[in-house]
Amino acid sequence: MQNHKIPDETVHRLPVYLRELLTLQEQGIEKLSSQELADSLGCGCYQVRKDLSYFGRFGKRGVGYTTEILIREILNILKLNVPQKAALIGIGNLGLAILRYTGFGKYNFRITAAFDSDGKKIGQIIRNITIEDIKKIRTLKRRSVRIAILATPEAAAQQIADELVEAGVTSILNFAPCNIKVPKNVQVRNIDIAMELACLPFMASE
Amino acid sequence: MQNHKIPDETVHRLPVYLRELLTLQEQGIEKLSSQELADSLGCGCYQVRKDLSYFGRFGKRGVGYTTEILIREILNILKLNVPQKAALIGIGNLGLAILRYTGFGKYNFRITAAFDSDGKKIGQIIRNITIEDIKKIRTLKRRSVRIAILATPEAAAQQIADELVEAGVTSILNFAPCNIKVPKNVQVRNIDIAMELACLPFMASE
DNA sequence: ATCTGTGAAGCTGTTCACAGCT
DNA sequence: AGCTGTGAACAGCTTCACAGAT
Repeated sequence: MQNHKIPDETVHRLPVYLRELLTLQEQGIEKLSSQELADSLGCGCYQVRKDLSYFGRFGKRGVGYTTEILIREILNILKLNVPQKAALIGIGNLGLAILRYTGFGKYNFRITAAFDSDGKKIGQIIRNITIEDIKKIRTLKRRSVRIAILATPEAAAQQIADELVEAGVTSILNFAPCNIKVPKNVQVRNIDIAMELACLPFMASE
Repeated sequence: MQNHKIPDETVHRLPVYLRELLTLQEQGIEKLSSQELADSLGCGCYQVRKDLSYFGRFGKRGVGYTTEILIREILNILKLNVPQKAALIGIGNLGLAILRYTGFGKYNFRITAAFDSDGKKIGQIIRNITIEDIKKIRTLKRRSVRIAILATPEAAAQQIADELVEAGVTSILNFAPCNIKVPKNVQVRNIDIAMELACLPFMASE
């Protein structure tokens, strides 16, 4: 029930539990067992209990979990109990889609800064966010933005990543279709749609 | 060097190797060692060799790998040596970004069908693809499309997923912010940007 | 009786060390 | 000498079985 040596997989499943719990809560479910949550997710109830057990005891033996409490606890664990600010870099097709997406609020995330290098885009306001010149990335430090979503073309990605690190960013969600190199105290999560697609034909054939 | 019992992680790394190899090839690199590829990717050379060893012997001892051969072999393994067709469902912000993206061709992927339920979008042509009525999903069977990219809102996702399975789709890349249930012979890969973001604050704090 | 929390067993994936080619 | 390919050791994650709480 305590710190360090928490599987990475566990951390990645917590948001999925959270998403499902929020949905179940909307449906009026106030209490549930690990079995019920697991069924709803299509995973094992052992998995759910083990994952939660790394962080504390949130259920009652013989009874189960209270939806609301579990949601609050997972928000706490993930540090989503406090509002999280994120910067978005690269307002192309994908960047624009992300900027317009309204589903982050549930998780206490807000995109508070958006950057592009294209003069025609700079100054435009989208969802209350003014697109800024990419040269202003360094201002993220004093605006205490520690999370960045990188949605630039490949050619710009590494340089921007360096600038983000320089500006004090500690986590990068990288949508650029390439590897980026960062100091090892900086978290990077890569999402390249082509990479995901490329696995499918093999996987479908066992 | 042969079949079955190939780690899932290995399959997911192959496209990443491929992407890097294509980049290195563009830079004029015709031969490389597992060490060089690993350095370029920021992973271990053991990993690269072990992953490849599940599928065959593609290098020469004492020498290394030929970029071109390795690219071709990985394309073969992933079945990307033949053109792969994908359908896109949901032409919202994200769907539109995916439809406009031109980076899939490198991996022999082409989006050959796009669907939406919005009458204003149906009939529009984007990148040579005519957006069709979502009611026509069943035609995917005779058009032999086995891969679908699901980019609908949450509310529609499960029903569309059912229709896709019904239409013979065997792999779904799911961008809808929810779980979808499918028969277990159907592959699903979930990408929810909010889920990825939600891990970051915790991970940044170790 | 029921359901959680958890040590231990079992399994899967990674790292290593080195044999085998070139 | 240099680099691949791979069995074996190791590490990490998942599943299990059950003790403990209600």
